[in-house]
Amino acid sequence: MVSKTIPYFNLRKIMNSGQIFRMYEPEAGRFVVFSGNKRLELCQHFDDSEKGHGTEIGTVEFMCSQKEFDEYWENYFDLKRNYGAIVQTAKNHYQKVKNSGAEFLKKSCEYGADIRVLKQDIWEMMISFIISQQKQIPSIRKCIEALCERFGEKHSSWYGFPTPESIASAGPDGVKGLSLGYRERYIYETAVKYLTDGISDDKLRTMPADEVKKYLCSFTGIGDKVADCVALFGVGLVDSFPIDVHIKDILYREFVSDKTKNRIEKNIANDISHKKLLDRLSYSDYMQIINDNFSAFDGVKGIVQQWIFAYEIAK
DNA sequence: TACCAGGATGCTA
DNA sequence: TAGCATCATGGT
Repeated sequence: MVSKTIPYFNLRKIMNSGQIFRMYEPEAGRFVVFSGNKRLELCQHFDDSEKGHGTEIGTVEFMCSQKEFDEYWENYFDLKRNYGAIVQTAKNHYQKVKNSGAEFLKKSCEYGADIRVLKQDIWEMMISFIISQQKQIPSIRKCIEALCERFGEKHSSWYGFPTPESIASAGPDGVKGLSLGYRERYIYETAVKYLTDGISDDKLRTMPADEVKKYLCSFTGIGDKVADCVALFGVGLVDSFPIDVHIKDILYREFVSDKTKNRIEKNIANDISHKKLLDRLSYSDYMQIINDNFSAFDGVKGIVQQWIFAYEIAK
């Protein structure tokens, strides 16, 4: 067992932040995390009086050897990064900038500053976020567990994440019956291409960010959003900023001025639903809003993205 | 019943 | 290159 005192680290918020689908809290304060073919138990207990302020420091117990901690889990939980410095950047930012977006950012930081952005298995992120498209998070978890039960290596009481070999060798019909819908083809073809390319995680982690994203988008079933999730939660490219329906809603609602909103809404039919209005804006429109409002966080914008995403789905 | 979900693809103009 | 229909499935 490895016991650590870690600032900016809250397992329950990490579990509920939408970046990991195979993490559970079987009893209060005891967590189980799965990654690839690994499983880890952790314990973390907080004094509720401090709940939600993001800076409380508690003791975390990792139920693994020092060697396993050093070689995998420390990096997995991004424990070497100074999150306090990012929080300080945020504080400086919203003291200087006074608008709706800065106010939202302040609340997001207060909620999410103790969420670490995990560095998970890249292949697992590719398949998990291919499955995630047009699904709600509980449904995503179910599909992934079903996939693990069918193709993953069986351990005493749990299953590892399927290898690309196990999915590819089962053929194009091997993934049927798991409620994956039209994603079945994406998953099978991604497994085949992943094996054919034979590209290692280590190589992906040394490639420039734009090349990584371009490569990820060359898989059938991976577009801008999924590629950004894989880059952020798997490759460790923490400047990536996935734009999903929640982020679109936040960016438009909190970071676009009323004047610009009026101009946009005047140019679009006024009987259109809010969701369709958000879809009328292009990917580069949203990138522009991000560049205009998050430049203070250049290099770590993805961590701030997690704050606002987690805050939005939790509030 | 109609609409939505941590979207991507393929066709059309 | 932009706009649009379509793609399964489960949940509300």
